[in-house]
Amino acid sequence: MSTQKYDIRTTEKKWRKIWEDRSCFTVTEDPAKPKYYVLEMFPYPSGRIHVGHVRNYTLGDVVARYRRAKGFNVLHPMGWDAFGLPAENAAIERGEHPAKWTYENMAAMRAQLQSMGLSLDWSREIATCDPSYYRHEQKMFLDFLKRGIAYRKESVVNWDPVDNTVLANEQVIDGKGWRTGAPVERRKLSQWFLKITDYAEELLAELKNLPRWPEKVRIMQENWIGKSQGLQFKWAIKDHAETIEVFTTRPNTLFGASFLALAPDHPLSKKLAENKPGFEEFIKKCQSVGTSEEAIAQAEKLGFNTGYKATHPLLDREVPVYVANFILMDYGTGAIFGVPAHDQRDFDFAQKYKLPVLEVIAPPEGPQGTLSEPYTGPGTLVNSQFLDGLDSDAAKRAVIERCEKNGTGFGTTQFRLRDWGVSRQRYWGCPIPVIYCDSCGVVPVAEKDLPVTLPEDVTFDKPGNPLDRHPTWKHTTCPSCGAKATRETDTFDTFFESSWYQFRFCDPRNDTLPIGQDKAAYWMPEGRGVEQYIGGVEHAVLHLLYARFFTKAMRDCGYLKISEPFTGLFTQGMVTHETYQNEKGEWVFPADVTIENGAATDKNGNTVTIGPSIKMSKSKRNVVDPDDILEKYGADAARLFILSDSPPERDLEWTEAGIEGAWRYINRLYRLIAESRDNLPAAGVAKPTAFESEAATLRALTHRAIAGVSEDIENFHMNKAVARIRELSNAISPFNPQSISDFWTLREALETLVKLLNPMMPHLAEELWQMLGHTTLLTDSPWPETDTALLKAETVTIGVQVNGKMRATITLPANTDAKETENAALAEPNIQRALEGHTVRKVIVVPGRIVNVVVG
RNA sequence: GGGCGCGUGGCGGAAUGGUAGACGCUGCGGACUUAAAAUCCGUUGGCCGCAAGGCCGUGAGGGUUCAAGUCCCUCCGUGCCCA
Repeated sequence: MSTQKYDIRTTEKKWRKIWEDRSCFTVTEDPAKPKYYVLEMFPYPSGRIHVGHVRNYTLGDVVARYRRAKGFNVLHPMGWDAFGLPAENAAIERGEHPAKWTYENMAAMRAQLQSMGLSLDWSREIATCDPSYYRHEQKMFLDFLKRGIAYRKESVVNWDPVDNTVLANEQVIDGKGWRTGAPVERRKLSQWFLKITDYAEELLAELKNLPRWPEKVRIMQENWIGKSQGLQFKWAIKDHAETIEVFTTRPNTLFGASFLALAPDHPLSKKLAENKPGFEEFIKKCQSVGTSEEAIAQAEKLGFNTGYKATHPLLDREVPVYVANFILMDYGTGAIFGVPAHDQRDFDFAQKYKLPVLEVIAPPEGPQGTLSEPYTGPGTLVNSQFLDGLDSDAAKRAVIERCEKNGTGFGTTQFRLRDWGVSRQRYWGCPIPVIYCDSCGVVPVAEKDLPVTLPEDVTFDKPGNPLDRHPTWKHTTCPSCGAKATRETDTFDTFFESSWYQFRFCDPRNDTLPIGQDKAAYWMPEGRGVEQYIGGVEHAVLHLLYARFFTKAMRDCGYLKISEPFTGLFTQGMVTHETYQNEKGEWVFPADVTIENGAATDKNGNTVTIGPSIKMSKSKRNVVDPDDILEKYGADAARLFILSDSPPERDLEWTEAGIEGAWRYINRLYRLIAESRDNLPAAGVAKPTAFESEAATLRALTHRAIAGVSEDIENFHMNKAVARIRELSNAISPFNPQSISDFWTLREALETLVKLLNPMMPHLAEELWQMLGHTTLLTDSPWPETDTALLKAETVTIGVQVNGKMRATITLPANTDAKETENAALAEPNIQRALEGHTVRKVIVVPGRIVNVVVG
């Protein structure tokens, strides 16, 4: 009998080598098998994987290995989201070239990922910073240009004056650049945009076709797209020839209007206010605020009175025209009418500039007269002439109808979604393939000249874009007239690369196309994209919306037949850890903390206070290094712990005790197999015809485990799957085989256990499989079949209640009918006693479930 | 402020409206050991009881139901997203 200890390091390494040598996870199109595409969000090559990655890739690997065992042809690839700012920061800080830094990081992280034992097809590895990757997106961009999906326009952007770059709205936090902390400025810049707004309707409508997406992600996208019905209508300006085009989603509040407000960069703003004193100063002030809705909402509401008055045929009075900092040129028409009584911003504005607050919507409890705060809910119209008495919705329709009749406006649809600005003033990104010619204007780079590659000889000693100040790179000739011309020196937003990588994995070495038609037909047939995409919820809006849009744009350019890239989506929770602070208030790494009897000390023996478990972050130092974990406990223990405690969609609290527990269980499993394998019948011996009762019980449990674990994995209830596996092993341990059929039963249970373990702990499972006498790889073995006849229990124990209170349990044959169940329940001694002195009014019997005796 | 979600033992968490607390962590008791570690066995929601058993218990309050952690309403706390 073998009692040697499980040698994690040697064993895990051994099996990884065998899988690699036999190319177990290399996959090609196989029409004979159904395809299954499992994809985890690819990492940015920062240099080290973190526990969040470990969780993400473990979840994906469970799905991939499970589906593989179930007979699917599984595509499970990995690559690198390799362009981005950190590489340039490293270049600035350490003088290392972004490419060198990135490729070194990729090598380090590849080794880390490989030590996790993931069933990845590494032959399909891609790096988005490689010209063989980004050449295709340059070509696609040219296609987008032709189709009008890409265009250039001047727009106001968030400008980070320290990084010298444009920031996306989400990169602006509290009006400051997310990295530099510098106050963001508004600047006007010529930028490249993708017309995602052309797809707004489709992006919204197709959310309904994504039932395997989390509801909350669909809602977030719906809110982000922000479809609203409204009225666009003209206001006349008194003593001025032009009209002001105004959009509103609440035309019903028209009679509450007390001012008109224009965006600072509205063309009319300048015309109406240009020579007025203080206007220039006001515009400057506006530019010091970012462009996000949040920044604008938080900023103080500022207005500039143009002195003009505006009128509308339906309104019997004039209202002043302001220029206001909270109006966006990009949304609607860049002009609004303000209704202080029913909108918070308008109310704040009116308070500040002493404008009237006119109530036009009465809440259910009736008109308020004077308002101390705006009422934004629905209600009944008052003080509104022909609208009086109508409800909010009816009034909306009535105003739109009137304006359409008198020719001043029309009902229209607006989206909150804005076009996607893709220009970044950065070196480490994909060059935008266009050329500027003095005589021809903007000219696309000729397709034969693609890819436009980045120059390697760049310096980062000065702020700004190295491409822009490179001595030769940007100088070229115009493809159209041959004259001297300059290249675009902006590069793409890195969301560009991650918007189509899911397709590239299907055909990663194709030189002529992003994805060949044949590969697309197999891996991405119409209506079936990535079966299971897994990643953090932080990408719920941007990445996932861009990828959906890109898919549709690629479809329209003839690259694909598919409309939605991700058929199934799962968003995992964060990984948290306790926080530790020393007496000076400095954060201490968990690795440097020792906890004994609830008291924590650092490595110098100083007392440390234990704080709440929060998301792991470098700044709080509450991080654990996956390398340390893998080295100490092995990949399987890390994987098991990650899967066992918390449901995957919730936050996972990383604890030393948890990983220790996982490690102990692995050793227990190893011992269980090592100690019970000696007298087993050979693998594959025919099933006996009869079983003793204890064996029958174990068999029932074994087959319930197969059914349960399968169902749990398919529903992402990995923690429940682990619990079921533990139940099975807990039942095997005390089983004491006596007969040949008992030993057969034991083998069946052990083999099933090992097969169920496989997706979660593949190294251990493979080792145990071999110990059970197999010479084939478990990795190539099919998932066990459930004998459904064994799922039905022979007896059931059900509860018996009296007036809804549990009083006893009775055990009966499984198919006992209602009458017999009732008789047995009423005969039970505890029930008899509980019924003493009471009259039975009614007996509720749900056979196999419950009996409830109702007494008076 | 709006939208979505969550609230169950000391802790992570189970529970098609039908035996609340599966599975695990921790704790406690025991075995093995010269001792410790490891391992194994038992126990572990609270209160009362020698026991049989009883009472209480899923954030708070109300409701629907024979039956509510689960469904409905109000409130409190908390998290995420949008503002």
